[in-house]
Amino acid sequence: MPELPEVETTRRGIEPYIKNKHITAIILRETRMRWPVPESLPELLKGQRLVHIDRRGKYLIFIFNQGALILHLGMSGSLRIVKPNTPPRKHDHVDLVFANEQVLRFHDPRRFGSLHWTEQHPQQHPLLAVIGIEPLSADLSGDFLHEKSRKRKVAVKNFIMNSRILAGVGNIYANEALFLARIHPNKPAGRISLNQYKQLAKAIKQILRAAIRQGGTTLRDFVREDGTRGYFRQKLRVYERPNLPCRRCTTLIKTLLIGQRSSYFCPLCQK
DNA sequence: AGTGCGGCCTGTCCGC
DNA sequence: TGCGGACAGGCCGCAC
Repeated sequence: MPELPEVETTRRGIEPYIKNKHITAIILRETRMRWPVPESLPELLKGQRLVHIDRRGKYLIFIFNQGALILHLGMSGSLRIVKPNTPPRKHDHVDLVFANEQVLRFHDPRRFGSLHWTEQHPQQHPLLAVIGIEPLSADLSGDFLHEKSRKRKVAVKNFIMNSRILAGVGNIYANEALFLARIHPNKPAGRISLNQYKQLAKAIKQILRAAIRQGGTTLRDFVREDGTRGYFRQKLRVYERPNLPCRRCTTLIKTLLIGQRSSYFCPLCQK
């Protein structure tokens, strides 16, 4: 579900409540996630202090004084801050209880999310070690995309959604960035010019920053730490707007299945 | 090496 | 009103 802007919104939202606080208890209600949640989590985390929260792509990394908790929200996950004794709802799988009476609650109906504990440097964790560059860092440039895409035949949309190349861009923002850069989503990645990739790199940064400013996009499940929704949905230019007029030229937005994912584009603006 | 697909889950919506 | 099927924001692991 959540892409980089929703994960970053979550990180910013929850951190002030729990930074520098100590864990007093962990409640595991459901450990069957994408990977099993370690049953030893309560013993491992008890008494530890949360130093801060990092993000890498769509992963949140909770840095504790003696290790790190790595969390992925999957397709339908969300994190909220609740008061102790708030009755759990369906699919509230894990609670992290902090000494200041704040509870971080992990909710995930589809259970595609995951929780991992590591005592190594978190970036060495097998799931993090293989992921690509951060889109909002200086690493993302037209030159980078151009170089990495040479001889690649995959659709450019799949290419920018490949988390081993670029971390954090999912279906919504891939569609939106390609619209901004005026590139057809199905165009083979290897046949796009350096100039177009410069536009695309710019568009990706622009769309992600704009979405973060609006608190992310809520389509169905996503909620912020206080249970409110993200407001970027109103700003979407092509995503989930099939047969509606392009905001630039009024041509009707088309859909196409690319790599099993719905894709939306303007057939006139995007070449 | 790059590519394309199956599978993991629940919830919702649509057509019959 | 019920039921089957398609679809949904992700991504690993596998076969080719």
